[in-house]
Amino acid sequence: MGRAPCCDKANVKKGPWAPEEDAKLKAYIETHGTGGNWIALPQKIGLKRCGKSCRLRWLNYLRPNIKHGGFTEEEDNIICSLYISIGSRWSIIAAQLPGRTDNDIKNYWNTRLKKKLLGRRKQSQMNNRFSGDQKDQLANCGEENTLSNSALERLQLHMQLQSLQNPFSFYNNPALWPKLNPLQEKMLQALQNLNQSQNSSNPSILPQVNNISPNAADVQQNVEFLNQAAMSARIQQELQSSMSGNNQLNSSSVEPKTSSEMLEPNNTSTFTQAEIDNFLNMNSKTASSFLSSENHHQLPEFDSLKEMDSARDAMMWWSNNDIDTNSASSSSWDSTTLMHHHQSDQGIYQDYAIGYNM
DNA sequence: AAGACGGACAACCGCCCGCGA
DNA sequence: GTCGCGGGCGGTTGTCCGTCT
Repeated sequence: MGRAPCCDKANVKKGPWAPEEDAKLKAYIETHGTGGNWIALPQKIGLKRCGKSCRLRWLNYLRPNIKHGGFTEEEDNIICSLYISIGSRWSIIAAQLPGRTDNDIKNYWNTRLKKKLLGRRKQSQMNNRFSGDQKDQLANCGEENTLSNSALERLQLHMQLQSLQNPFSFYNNPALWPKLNPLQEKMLQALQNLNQSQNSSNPSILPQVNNISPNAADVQQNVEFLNQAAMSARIQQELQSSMSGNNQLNSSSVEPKTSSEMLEPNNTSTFTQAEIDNFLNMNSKTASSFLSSENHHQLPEFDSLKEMDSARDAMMWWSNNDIDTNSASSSSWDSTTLMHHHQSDQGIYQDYAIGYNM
């Protein structure tokens, strides 16, 4: 059974909005508001438009204080950083850029920013890796490389950007921070302490956690959330270690059993696929649980924590597109596979580091 | 000069989710 | 518990316009 359409498709106008339509919509919303019902709105004001179309027009174009075009370098960097962290969550990214709409940012990313990054990488790659003859040969490679190059390009972009900033880089870069209230500051502090504790001999995170919320029920929730954040960081660390080629990780799978084991710096274990799946599933639940908890109304600008979801997307993409099918039969998702891939592509990643300074 | 092409942006589509009946 | 509805979102398509051949 298909879903009923939101409006009578035959009787609604589509395509570009006329100035009169804009004027009608704007005038009505400015005086009456949306009335909480976009679907009914066009009938009220005599517009032959779908309610959703009206909503989009208002949000993306007519709303006051909307900026179009003219993205600054700072905005570019914020978009890139957030894209790294949370992927294509355009509405969340837009929330960090006052006056920008998700649609605008999405278009800007797809048409310019992405090309800007990839273009620089390609240029740099060509200059650094190949002689003139080799360049000619590459240029003549033609169609058969198109698909793999496209997939590789996505991987390169994703991994290079991730290698520049770990999942918590947003919190480590004050220039990118939204204004925070005291509770949010505490949360950030806890996350930073958490990262530090990974690299020190003291794995305990409870004192910081207790600072976050005095509520006992919330503490437990915070502990779970932060432990998962810690594991996220460790996974990231392993990815980065393997990218750097300096990792000493062994390929045997030693599962961290407790939060403190997960945080133990000497634990050089790798993660099984099942473990990662489980972790990523937990992330979604715990992050959203955390965000929907009592804390959430106090953390209106902390939506970026939903980014924990993106780790799953990234992993799914990895497992689907990058980890080759030869290793797919293995239940162990160890870093030696990554090592193999990254060693062969390391030059490309270095190129990215050069090209990313925007 | 005119058609082809590509980039930029606006708008649409369809899915998902939350909420209320 | 389920169903239907509206809102929100991300991906895709359509349209316009400038540039190239």
